[in-house]
Amino acid sequence: MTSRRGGEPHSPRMAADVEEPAGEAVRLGPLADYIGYHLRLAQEASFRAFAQRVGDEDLKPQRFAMLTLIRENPGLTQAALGRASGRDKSTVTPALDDLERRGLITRERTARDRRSYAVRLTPEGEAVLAELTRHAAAHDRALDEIVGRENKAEFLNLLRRIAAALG
Amino acid sequence: MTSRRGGEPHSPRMAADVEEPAGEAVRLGPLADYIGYHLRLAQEASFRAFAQRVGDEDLKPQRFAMLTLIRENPGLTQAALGRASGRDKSTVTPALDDLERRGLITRERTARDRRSYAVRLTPEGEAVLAELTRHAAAHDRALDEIVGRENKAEFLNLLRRIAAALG
DNA sequence: TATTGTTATACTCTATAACTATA
DNA sequence: TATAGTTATAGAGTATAACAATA
Repeated sequence: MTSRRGGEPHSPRMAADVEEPAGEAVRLGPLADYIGYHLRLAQEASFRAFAQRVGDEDLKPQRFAMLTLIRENPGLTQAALGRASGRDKSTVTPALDDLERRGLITRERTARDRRSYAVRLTPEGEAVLAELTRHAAAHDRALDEIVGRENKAEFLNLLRRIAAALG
Repeated sequence: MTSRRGGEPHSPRMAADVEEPAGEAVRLGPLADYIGYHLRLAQEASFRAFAQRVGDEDLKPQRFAMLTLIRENPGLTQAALGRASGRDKSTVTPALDDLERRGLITRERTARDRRSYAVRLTPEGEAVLAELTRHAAAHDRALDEIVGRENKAEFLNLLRRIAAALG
């Protein structure tokens, strides 16, 4: 047990209720000006909004990205997919297992390197991705609205620069 | 079993090696212009760089943010901390268990609402957070460099707008 | 020797639901 | 009835290491 509580608190001392912070106004301190912190908040908000729009049922942004990478690069290997999405091959395997089980992708042995598989979308995968892409496009139009058309290009560039410089 | 592979592939067909995508140049398709996609890539890159800088040992960005919120709002309750960091109370509990086990925070019953705890940093918590803040500041200076001083204010504002509009 | 993919395993983060105790 | 906090539990996502097949 690392912490025991529930019946009796670990510390019997009572706090004076003097320094209780006001209602919901929480101070952020240095966090308020950190790019990294706001990057996380924005990403989380975007993630949740995407999930909500798609219906939350199944396909998360990462799966959507994988499907898109497969459609755009038909026949790519799992290793290449892992590198492109920044995931280890052992992470790619169960993700593709899931997509294959749903009938959205196929894996075929390649003739020229028999260690690897060529990954492709099935017709159903194409259809599901097309529908998903409509949701994603709507989601990103909402983001465009928030950011402002005139700011989008530079905003995207800064995000790309961060990923490139720290990746 | 949802997928059986390893010895023999599920499909005996061989792919022609014609459409194999070139080397490492993977096409992104519509992803290339999605704000949501690049938000995720930038956030992941920032996260990894932060972890690397701190030493990867222990404190992740989310823990760092919690410690900072506690320092900036001494005596706040776990529920308030959860709301401020966008996490359920059942997520806050084990996180604070961990921080308490490490001697970085204390939980004291409040006098005016005996259901809740007032959370505060210990002197060691203050010291650890101070050190962590140095790393975080260095990390964010690196981000500032990437983004450019002249762009930072607007960049931060756009991130804040996204979090506010979609949160 | 190195790489592709799978498996076993483990760890972290997250939430929902049920519970106790307070309010 | 509602809220603060804990616990049990479950699910998703991730990685490391070891392995078989192939290069």
